[in-house]
Amino acid sequence: MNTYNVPVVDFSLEETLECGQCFRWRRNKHGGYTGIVYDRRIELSMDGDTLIISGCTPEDYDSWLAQYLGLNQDYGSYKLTLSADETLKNAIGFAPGIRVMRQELWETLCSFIISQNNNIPRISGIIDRLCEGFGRDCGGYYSFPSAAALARLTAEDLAPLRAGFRAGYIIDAAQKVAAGAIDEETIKNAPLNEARAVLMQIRGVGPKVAECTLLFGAGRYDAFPEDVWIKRAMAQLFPNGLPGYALPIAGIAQQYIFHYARKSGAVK
DNA sequence: CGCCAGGCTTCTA
DNA sequence: TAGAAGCATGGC
Repeated sequence: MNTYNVPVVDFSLEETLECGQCFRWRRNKHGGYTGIVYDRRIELSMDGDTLIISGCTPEDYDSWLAQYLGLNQDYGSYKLTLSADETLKNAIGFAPGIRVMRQELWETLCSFIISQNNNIPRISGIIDRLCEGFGRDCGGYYSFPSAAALARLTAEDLAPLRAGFRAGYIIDAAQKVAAGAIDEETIKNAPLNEARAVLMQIRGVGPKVAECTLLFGAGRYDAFPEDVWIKRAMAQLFPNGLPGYALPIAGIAQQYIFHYARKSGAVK
């Protein structure tokens, strides 16, 4: 398989792909990662500050993979802004290679519906079974099934996923998305509360799933998912909320805080 | 066995 | 309109 190199900064594969924002990347024995993006199987590894890519062309990197990995964004600038606050600076220093990804909207929505009241290994397992059972065979691996494909099914059809009560939520989401009831333009560009309200028409989508979808699947850096970890971290580290200058990129701050809260031991 | 997991819906007062 | 129970499944 052909590979090519891209110089990168402010980027770590492990910190980006294993910080809970995506569920279809697996570490291989050499420290690289394999994942499915759209209908492609991509392999990534790092050598110093060089990202080594196979599975798509340099043109593909420019047109979609860089955006997918968040590598089209200027994190030097984001970090400089956020580091004006000492606590944020510490959180960034703990995992300076995190980038907020930009995944497909439908996949992100569906994945975070599955994530509710669940743990990451089981979320990944359910998504694997969803893709293998209902996605398109791309030659030994499977794409994420389209909303239209799932909209034709019932919750009982999804029983092999063992997704529990979430199966009905997946079907409701698929039917609404396939019917065009979830307006992408509003999600991407309307004020945050309007964008959130569109997604929350779906059964099983509350504030947390909506914000994750906006942040990881729609490039809405102003979205700020609040799960149990973030609530705990905010109460302890930012009792008065984030500083105002951080709010337009609150979602980026959120990823640093989330990772810091879970992994550093500084947040009880 | 009981508790918990990147919550949400439904029921209750 | 707030607060708690119930929800499927699986790991510990």
